Amino acid sequence: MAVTITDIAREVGVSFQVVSKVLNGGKSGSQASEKTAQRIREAADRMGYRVNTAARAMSTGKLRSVGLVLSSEYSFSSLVSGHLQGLYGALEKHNLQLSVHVLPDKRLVSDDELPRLLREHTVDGLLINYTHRRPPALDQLIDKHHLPAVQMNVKSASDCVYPDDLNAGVAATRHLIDMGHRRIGYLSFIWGSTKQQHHYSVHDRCEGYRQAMLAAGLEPDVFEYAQEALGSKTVELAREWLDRPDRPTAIVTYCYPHAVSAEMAAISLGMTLPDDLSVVSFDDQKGHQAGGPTLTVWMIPVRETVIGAAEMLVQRMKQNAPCDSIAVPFVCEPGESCVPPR
Amino acid sequence: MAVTITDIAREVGVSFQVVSKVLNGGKSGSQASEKTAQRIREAADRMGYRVNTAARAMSTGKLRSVGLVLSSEYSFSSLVSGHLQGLYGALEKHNLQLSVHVLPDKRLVSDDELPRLLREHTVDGLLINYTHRRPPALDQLIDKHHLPAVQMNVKSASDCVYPDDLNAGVAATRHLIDMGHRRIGYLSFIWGSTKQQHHYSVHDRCEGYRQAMLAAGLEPDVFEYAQEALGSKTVELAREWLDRPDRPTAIVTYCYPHAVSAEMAAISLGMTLPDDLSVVSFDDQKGHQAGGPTLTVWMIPVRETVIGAAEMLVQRMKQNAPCDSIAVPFVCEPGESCVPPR
DNA sequence: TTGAAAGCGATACCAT
DNA sequence: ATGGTATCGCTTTCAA
Repeated sequence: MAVTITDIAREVGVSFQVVSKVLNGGKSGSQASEKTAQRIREAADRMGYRVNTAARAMSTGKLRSVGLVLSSEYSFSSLVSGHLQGLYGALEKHNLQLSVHVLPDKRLVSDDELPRLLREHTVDGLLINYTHRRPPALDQLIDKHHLPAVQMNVKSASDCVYPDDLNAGVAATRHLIDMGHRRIGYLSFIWGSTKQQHHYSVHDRCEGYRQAMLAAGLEPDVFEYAQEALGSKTVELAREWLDRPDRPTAIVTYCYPHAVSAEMAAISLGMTLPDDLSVVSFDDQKGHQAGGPTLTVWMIPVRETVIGAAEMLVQRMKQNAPCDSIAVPFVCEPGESCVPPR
Repeated sequence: MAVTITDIAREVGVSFQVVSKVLNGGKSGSQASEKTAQRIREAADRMGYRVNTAARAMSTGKLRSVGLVLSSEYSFSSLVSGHLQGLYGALEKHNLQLSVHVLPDKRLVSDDELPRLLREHTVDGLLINYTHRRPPALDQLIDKHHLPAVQMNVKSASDCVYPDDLNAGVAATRHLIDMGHRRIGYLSFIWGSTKQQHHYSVHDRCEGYRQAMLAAGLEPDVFEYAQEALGSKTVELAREWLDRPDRPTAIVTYCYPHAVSAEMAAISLGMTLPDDLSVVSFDDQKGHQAGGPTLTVWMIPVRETVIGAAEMLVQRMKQNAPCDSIAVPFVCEPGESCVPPR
């Protein structure tokens, strides 16, 4: 049914090899006489020829396709899927297709009904977006078949691209210091108890805060509350933390909801925002408000991370050696939640 | 490098054909002795065999892959990408891969640098998400190559799956009628001027409203304001519409932002919500508020539309005949913005 | 510049 | 139950 190079060859009256070279032989030197090439291109166009990627893949050994592996549970996945356009564009430059695979954790246990991605050879490389409970079958696949893979939003020494939460923590804190604040707190509510299973950002944002404080000769004032279920107790907890004479004049919070809790606590203590309490945080959106002033946030560079991962994967697919990981910088999105201390 | 059925055949001491049947020949009747099959499966597992999809595709003529075509400009695309998981699941049942293609309009003009999707034969079918300015090259592709394709969120007679805006309009209006309202208005601000280029929902929601009103023997009261740039004049316009003695006691609005405008206008007229004005609308999110009560909305069935399109495409790929289009029903998400008239 | 031939890894038909 | 042979569409190498 579909038009093949043989069809075109017959039509034009040359061998199919010549057609192949003219239409798909990307090499610079034109391999056929310009006249022949013209006729071949014309015929191909008229007959509606499209390369059969399967056949080409068999010859070349390259599928020219990479898989995007999303977790069905972790929320960064939805962030990534919001940036398909950027990802598609980055891959398209290298003539790579993008196939999406949303792997539910449970499916990977029973060896019987593995998803096709693991069962068949369908991609040349993998962009992985699993931070928690990464399916072991994935690792096996990568090891066993030497499948090039790059992880997004995971912090290891090699083959990772991740938001630079450490320096974002430093920058956010320094911003407050530069404004003149001295008593600066760090607020974070953490789901779950074991430190181990947390996303690296939980540690890094706080660590960045610590480093900035110590570098400025200031004393860190960290309120990290970990509990299985926090519910709506966060405001109450924040209130207890803030209810003292030497309370901070400014705080860094792990994320936007924590900033909201702190602001509500502050208001309930009779404080005025932002005069009595400056607040900064980290988020993937700007313009957040919580009844108080627009929040100053450092933006999680999701798009840059995703595209950076795509580019690293392209490189990984050329050279067979691991790539050094890349930390992608945050950018500050100023709001009105920060003012110098009184 | 990769393990092939020939490798396994050599290892086990049988011909590669037997291996092919045992590993990939899905037919029910076991084609080989159970003992041989066991040894083959064991070897395949141990050696890490994965089918080469390119080779299989060449033999079978089927890529087992469908393309999701997203517009880089129209916003329904981002809704769709939020439902990749559902789409992936629906396709996986039929052993189909999902490749994503975000086509920017301008790229499709120059014939030279066509995206791979159009230049090469890489998918068995297409899920199309273009409501405006659908690239002509796409249609040519579909016609010329008889590529099965289903459109999402477009209302034509065949091969479409779309949210049932007409009946949603009816349902929303009837909801107000059933509550006892008699003077019910319809509010819609429309970007752009020409009726032609609007999404079908602009017409259908209003038409549904009309039908419900007429069926109940009530007089439609439609305020449709079309203008190139509306800016923040919407509140003012809504206010003018509502500022009269016989104003509606309830309104249906085209979308959430229009409901907000109406509510703000109502408040500025000294009205109380929802007592003086019940409001219903349509949205893809629930729980929306606009300073007033939580909005009662009919939810755009994005997920169901996307999955329905996937299933229609599967069918389309079997039989070569067009499928009757499917209108997917909205579901009501009750808020507190509707009360019986005073 | 052109073409003949081999090979990629699977499927399928048809003997044995 | 097993295996021989042909075939899919293309790339690649090598010879003419």
